Amino acid sequence: MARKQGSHAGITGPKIRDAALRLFARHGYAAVSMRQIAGEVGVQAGALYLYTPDKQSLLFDLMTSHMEELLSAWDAADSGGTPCDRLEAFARFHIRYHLDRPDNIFIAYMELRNLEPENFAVVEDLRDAYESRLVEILDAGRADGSFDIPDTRLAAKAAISMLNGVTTWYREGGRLGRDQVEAIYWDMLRKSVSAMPETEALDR
Amino acid sequence: MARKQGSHAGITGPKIRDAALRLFARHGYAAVSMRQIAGEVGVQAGALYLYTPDKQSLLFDLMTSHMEELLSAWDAADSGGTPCDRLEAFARFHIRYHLDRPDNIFIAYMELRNLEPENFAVVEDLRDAYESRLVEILDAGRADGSFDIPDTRLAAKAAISMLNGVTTWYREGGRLGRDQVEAIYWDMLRKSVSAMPETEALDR
DNA sequence: GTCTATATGATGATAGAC
DNA sequence: GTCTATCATCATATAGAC
Repeated sequence: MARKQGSHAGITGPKIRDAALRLFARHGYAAVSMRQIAGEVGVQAGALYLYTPDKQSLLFDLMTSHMEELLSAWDAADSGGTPCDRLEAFARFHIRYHLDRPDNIFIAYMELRNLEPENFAVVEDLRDAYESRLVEILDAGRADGSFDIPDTRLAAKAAISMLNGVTTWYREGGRLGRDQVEAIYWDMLRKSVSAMPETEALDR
Repeated sequence: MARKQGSHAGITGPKIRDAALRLFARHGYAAVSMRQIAGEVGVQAGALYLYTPDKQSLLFDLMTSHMEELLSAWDAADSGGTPCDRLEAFARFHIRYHLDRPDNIFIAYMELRNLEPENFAVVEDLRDAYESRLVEILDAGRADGSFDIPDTRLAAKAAISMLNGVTTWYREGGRLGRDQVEAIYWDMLRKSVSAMPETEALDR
């Protein structure tokens, strides 16, 4: 019965993470002070150290939990089928997931250099794991002849770069809706890995 | 005859720019101090202010001069021909240019948020101008039927994102050489914008 | 669990000697 | 043209009151 202490017990930690995520994404890790984060949460700077040992751990935790959630979300979303089906699912999943979490991807791709070496290695491994999910799909498609890809590792990097780009310009309520953007990116990706003839006929 | 002063007159300025470029790219604008830049050049921190009014101007100058050089280099490289020829030239130019200047592109794409609003607007315009060069090529190709692109503005963004990605992983002396990388990216880009049939025959 | 107060050092930028 | 010295401010992180 007696719930311990108050209705807001245990929410300061998440609030700190949310504020740090937003501020790091907006201004960059190095440009954000612990005082700013504390100010957003509504506590004093010193109070942050009850929830995180230091600023670096805050960044590291944000990045690893993002990558772990991304990986398990994709593993849950990957429903199998042909390589082409799975590639479509991957592309649409990736775009949707990141458009819903623009701050996360901003940090995950721009704050790598602010991680201390040991932390960087951990995050790098998680990033490789995600990329490998895509490589595996591309390998399967190359094996069964649906894809024509000289180097699946490179193609995976290129595809992820292209899909990530959407978060740098997409704005809710803009010229194109989410579904349209998703469909157009998927169409470009589909064609880019597909077997198709040279376009010599068009070179006048 | 009398050359004014010494053999190193006038080179401190460029040395400061070089050091700032390298350090900003490696650690980020906010994480780099004026003392670090001065240390790299071999002068004291105070001496930097003979060459730049402040740190922000240093970043702004690096970004604008990079974008202006990029634009004029492309305009000189664009030798015309069919839209497909020009797109190939663009892709290969973009990759080569940026692999030669990894620090520049790092700054140009990651330090936008550290620009003050007025400076940001200027750099944004230069970036738009570059993107528009590509849009124009895509429009021409769509008009003559060589490309099948639902939205050329979006396709240009996607293409540039994809091509930019190369700078995040390419290392000299790695598994793939520059020419191979260039060729593979161009092939993916070529296919992604080309008219090609649905791959229904391959599903299942 | 949050506060105030503080230790300790780095920061961007300036002034003035040489 | 570069130096030393300095200003005022900010940083991360800690100690101890309540």
